[in-house]
Amino acid sequence: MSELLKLENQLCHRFYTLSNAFTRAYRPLLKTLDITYPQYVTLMALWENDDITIADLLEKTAIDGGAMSLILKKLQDKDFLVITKDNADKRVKRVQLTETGKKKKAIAEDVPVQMLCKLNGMSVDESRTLKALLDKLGGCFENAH
Amino acid sequence: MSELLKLENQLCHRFYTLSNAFTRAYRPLLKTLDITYPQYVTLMALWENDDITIADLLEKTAIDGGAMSLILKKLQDKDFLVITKDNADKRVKRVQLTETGKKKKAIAEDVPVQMLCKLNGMSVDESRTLKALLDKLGGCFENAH
DNA sequence: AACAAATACTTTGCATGCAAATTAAATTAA
DNA sequence: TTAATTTAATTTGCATGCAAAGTATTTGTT
Repeated sequence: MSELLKLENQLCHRFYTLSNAFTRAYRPLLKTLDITYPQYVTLMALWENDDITIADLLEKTAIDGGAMSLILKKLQDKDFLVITKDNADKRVKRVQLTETGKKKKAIAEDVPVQMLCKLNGMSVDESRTLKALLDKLGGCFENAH
Repeated sequence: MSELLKLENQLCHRFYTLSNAFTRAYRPLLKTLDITYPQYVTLMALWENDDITIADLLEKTAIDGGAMSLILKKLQDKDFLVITKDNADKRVKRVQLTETGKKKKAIAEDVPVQMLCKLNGMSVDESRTLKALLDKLGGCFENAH
């Protein structure tokens, strides 16, 4: 039996499983805000830096461009943000939070708190070590997009 | 600025990014076999334990049931496996590799080897530590499905 | 200035992930 | 045994992820 093909030895499958688990775990927490996980990621990026271009948003969130188009439309429909054309360069669009979108941040503050509760099995130290290893692993995939 | 809502502080976003990166990295490696990443996961499970029920496959792969139905149909169309009804319990279906499906394992052996090459930035030790932390994190989400 | 190449986005087609509804069959309960 | 419940899968509707094609604009070249 080739050990290399065993599912339990795959790093990738752990990421597959955990990424899906996170998305599922966030769903009930985001229900109050009526948004999905990728929409939440988009908003987090905007709460950090408002009025940025879609390209900036793609860079920061690592969300697919095609998907981002739809995500922004939905967030605009929900009155979280508005999309405006840049006059200097008409190819560019800028994304800006609405007053409603800005206010929602206060509600969202509670989301990471609740998520941390779910992860109370992990110590702060383990969490820090994990993040460092994940970032290192991420480095292996640079330029690969 | 609430640190808790910063994107770079999110564990979840690292998993989101890395899980997608893995899927993208596998794509060219799986092109020879003409399968997607979830299809590869399904086959890995079968190469380990052939002739198992769909429920077993769902348990082992953590793939969504609805998605699995389609994945198995596609793998059957590609002649990797066949789906048969269990006579003892007519609700149950069993999945069995075809001779072709069994032979493909030899080709697949090369996939994890190539993936490890891409991840050469990680030492064996770091990889082991990472897996342990990932498994511990996975424990936080048990029963959450 | 006119044309080619690069940019910033959007659209399209296909493959999931997920919750919820549905179907068929086996179990359990009354 | 008949009815209610549980179980195994499939189907459905919606939201991405991704590659590739298409648009509109700009920039670079000659």
